[in-house]
Parts: sequence; C-alpha cells; structure tokens
Amino acid sequence: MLKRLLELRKNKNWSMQETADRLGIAKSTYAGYESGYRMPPIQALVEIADLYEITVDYLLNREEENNRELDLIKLLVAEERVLSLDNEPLNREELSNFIAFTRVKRQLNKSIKEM
Amino acid sequence: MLKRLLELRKNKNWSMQETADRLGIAKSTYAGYESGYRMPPIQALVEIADLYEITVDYLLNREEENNRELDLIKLLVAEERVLSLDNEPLNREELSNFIAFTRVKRQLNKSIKEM
DNA sequence: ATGTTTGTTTTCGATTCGCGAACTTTCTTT
DNA sequence: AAAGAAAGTTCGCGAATCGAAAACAAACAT
Repeated sequence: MLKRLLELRKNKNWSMQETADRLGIAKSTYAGYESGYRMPPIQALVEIADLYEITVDYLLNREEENNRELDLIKLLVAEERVLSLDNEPLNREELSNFIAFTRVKRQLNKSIKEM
Repeated sequence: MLKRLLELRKNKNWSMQETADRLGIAKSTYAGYESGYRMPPIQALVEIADLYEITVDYLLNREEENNRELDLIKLLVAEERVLSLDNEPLNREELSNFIAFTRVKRQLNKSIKEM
C-alpha cells in the first residue's frame, strides 16, 4: 500500500495519465498502484522514487523518526549531510545565521502570543 | 539485482537455508533473489530490510544519491524529511523564511562584491 | 447539453513467482 | 580416500500477480 503516491502526484498537479506517461506505463497500471489494488515490481518502485526524487523507504512509509528529523545544530557540527539551495550548498555561516534568525523569530512569536 | 544480499548474509554467517527460514520462504526462493535470477515482491524486500535492520534503499544500492545532499526546495515540497531546531520541527513557514532569507543574503553578498 | 479530461474497475493474456525436487559442489567425519 | 551431510544451484510447473486495453463513471469545460 503506497499511501504517498496520491499526495506526491497532487503536489506536482499531475493527472494519473501524465504520471503514467512519465513512468512509461499505462494509466490503469498506475491507478492500480495508487489505489493499492496492486503493488509495482521493484523496478517500477525505483522509477517512481526517481521521478519524485525521494527515497524508496519514504514511498514505503519506512522513514524512521530518527532518520526523518534532521537537527540543524547537528548538521552544523557534524557535516555528514549538506543542505543546498538553488544548486549551491549552504555554508556554515548561512546555516548559523539562519539558526539565529529562527530562534529570534520564535521568541518573538512567543512574546506576541503572551500579550 | 540485489548485490548486497550475499555480503549481508555472510556477515551473519548464515546459510541460505537459515536465511530463508528466517524470512519464511523456501531456500530456492531466497537463492533466486541472491543470484539475481528473480526479484522479490516488495513485501519480501521489506522483510529482508527488517531482518538485517537496514533501509530498503541500501538493499537497492540507492543510499548515497538521495541522502547526501538535501535540497531545501525539495524538503519544502516533498516533506520527506524534517529539519528541526531546539527539538522543535521547522514548519513550512520557517523553512520558506529560511529559503527567502538565504537568497536575499546571497544576493546582498553578491552586490557588495561588485562594488 | 455535449464533448473532453480524469479517475475507477473489470477482464484476460502474459509474465513472474514460489517452491519442490533433482543436481552439483563443498565441507565434515571416519 | 570414501561416504555422508550440508550448502548452493538450477529446472519445471502450478499458482499468483501483473500490464494494459476497454468499458464505465465522474468531474470539468466549452
């Protein structure tokens, strides 16, 4: 049961036909996947993940909380992953600036609520 | 073609029979997977990943591509992963602020350099 | 209202799968 | 070295699953 297929497709504003075309399969075949009527073979699963540029585990709802949530501070300290924007990686300064920015903004919102 | 099955099994010092037993399938079935003679259905793929406590993407040799570099725009759209700060996940507004903030700052730096 | 796009469901030929069984190879024991 | 056991490979076939056309329904547009 690939529950995420619908939301992924809607995010792109694609019809089933268009999605099926992009995957090179018939729309009834794709409809079968999205409805859960049948499961795609692994090859098709991989092509779907590629199409949306997501992991297969995400498609299968297997993303664990630990993997799913990335702490910005940890990203800043241990550079095991890289955030990028407009095809340009974020450097340390940009990241720490944003952390400060967001902290201030959160504090601000909190203060406003308390008024 | 699940190239990692052999090394995973050898790491555990399991025979094909023992692996098949743990998966609840026949050894010839498992042998088919490991040799690449046939692909497992998705359900079996998930059970293999669970057995070895790894991701499906790792089984499919798709680890690096998707995990190393995280595009902020994709994070905003796909919501596959969540950034968090001070144990509080970034909501869409904060993330889009992040993006706008960084873009503005980059443009600013660019302008300064040109002076 | 009519035609068109979109989504759903059914049907069936074709493909793929699971597994028993037979076989080969490797390891163990004597 | 021979015999037996365990491990791994391959084949064949009934069963299960798949892909896609087609018919249908629903929503949208002209």
